[in-house]
Amino acid sequence: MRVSHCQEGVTMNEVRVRFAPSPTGYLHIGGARTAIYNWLFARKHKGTFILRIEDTDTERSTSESIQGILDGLEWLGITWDEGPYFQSANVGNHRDAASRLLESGHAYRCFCSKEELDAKREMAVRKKRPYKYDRTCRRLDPDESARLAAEGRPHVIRFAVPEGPGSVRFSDIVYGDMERNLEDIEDFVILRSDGTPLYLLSNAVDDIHDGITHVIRGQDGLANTPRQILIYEALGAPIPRFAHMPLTLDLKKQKISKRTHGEVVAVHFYREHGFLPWALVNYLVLLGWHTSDDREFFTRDELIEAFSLEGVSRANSIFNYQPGDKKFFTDPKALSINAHYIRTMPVEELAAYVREELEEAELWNAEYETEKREWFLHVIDLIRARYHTLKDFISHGRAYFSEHYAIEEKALKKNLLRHKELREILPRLADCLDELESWDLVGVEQAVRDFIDGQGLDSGMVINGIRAIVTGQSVGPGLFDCLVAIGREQVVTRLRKTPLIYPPETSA
RNA sequence: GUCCCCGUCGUCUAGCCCGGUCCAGGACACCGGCCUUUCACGCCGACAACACGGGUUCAAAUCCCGUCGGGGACGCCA
Repeated sequence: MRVSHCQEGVTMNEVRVRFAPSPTGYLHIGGARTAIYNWLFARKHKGTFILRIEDTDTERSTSESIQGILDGLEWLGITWDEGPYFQSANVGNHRDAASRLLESGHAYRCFCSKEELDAKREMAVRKKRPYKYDRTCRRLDPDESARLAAEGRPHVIRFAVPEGPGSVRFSDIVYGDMERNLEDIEDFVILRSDGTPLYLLSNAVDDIHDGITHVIRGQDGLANTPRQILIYEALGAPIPRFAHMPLTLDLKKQKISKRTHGEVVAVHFYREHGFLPWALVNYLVLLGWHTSDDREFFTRDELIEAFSLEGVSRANSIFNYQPGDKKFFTDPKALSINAHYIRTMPVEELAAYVREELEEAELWNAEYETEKREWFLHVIDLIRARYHTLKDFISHGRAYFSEHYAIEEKALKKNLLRHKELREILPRLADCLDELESWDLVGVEQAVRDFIDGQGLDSGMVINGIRAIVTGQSVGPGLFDCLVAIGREQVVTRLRKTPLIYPPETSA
């Protein structure tokens, strides 16, 4: 529950923020949201957004992942001003920092073996006592410590957490005043025995190096913050402001991950399923953040203007995705936002996305950019209202762009097969339309209605039958609009082929 | 287990700091209606929540305490 807000405290001249993913997989929606928040904060305060790849976990980091993250951000339109920097390039800095801490007495060598520590930890767990390193090596005489090191005895470097009472305090922009007792913090390792730095150290050193003023990251970093503040202090560096973002969980309140959720949590999945990048950004930004005026749709500039870290919720939010849902392949809200943009954005803009889909499906016609441009825009505008994703243009909307379209099962059964007489009627209507003087809305509608009335036919049956055979769908825009858009030649041809869809044995 | 965080409709959330205007508002989803010889859009309407228990108060979603529930952090991972 929100009790108090604190000031964002933007007092430094320049805001510098960063998104620092570790490249151990594709960009997922949780990471993307963190990136978006950082990006918005930077843009809002005319600051600098830095991309830093934390690739020091060489076991798991891959170049495919790095590329995937870059592609994902680019697709979303999240542009960075500096980087990508690579943490692995700064290992020297991290070691230097560890040496400085050692020299200044803020850190010490620890010769305890992993086995010894594991045993102590296990013992503590068994006794149900909280485990904390017992500081054995902290009490080692400095000369003795140096001697052992010179001898080549393997050791790690531990940070010497100040002893005695006292606490580390900081004010998180989202979570408010935080305090952690020093006695609850163990002397954590900052450098491995092989001389490589650990995350807590390298992350802080890099942030200092990059001049980060605001650390905006997931809430899982909240518990790390006191230890990192200790590092900043020991290094004599200014402490940045921290803002932790609530996590995104699934319906079972589990943290979302590739392992358990698969592709739906990957940014590229949305790209491949017909999402407009901005719609995804809009959905993601609303997952844990809201304006107080209930606005839900924003242009880029409006979002930047409206965004504030203070509107970020403290409660974890849930990605409302039901595996196996027949109707919604992802969070319904995400789909509705996507549909909203599809039907409301400027047609010219939408056209560029539709073009990509058509190209991919090999349905693109270069004339759609030239002499058929008007027609193309008109068709998109005509059919977009009922579409939820860009893919709908090449599935439900296929008949507008190709002669090779399937007749949807429902349309086939209900609107065609059930009425055998259409087999004879529709080709006759084709002849009638073929002779029409002009091919426009009024003329076509008049011709069809005259045809129906003249033969005393059921208009619903005929109209639905035409729709089914000509568009392959049982639903769609007003029929006459469809016919005019599809064109006389195609309509006539399609109507004449009606008999082909009836099984031969039913022929009279 | 220890430390920390969180808890308003199914979901995202407004309201909470500065108690009354909240028998709790919006959006998505769901259901019904209007529109449409289709479906969608649009419009109208319905359903639906202050985790629980104690206090404080004339009055509590809002303040205090406790309980329960959920999450995170406790590595020579990042």
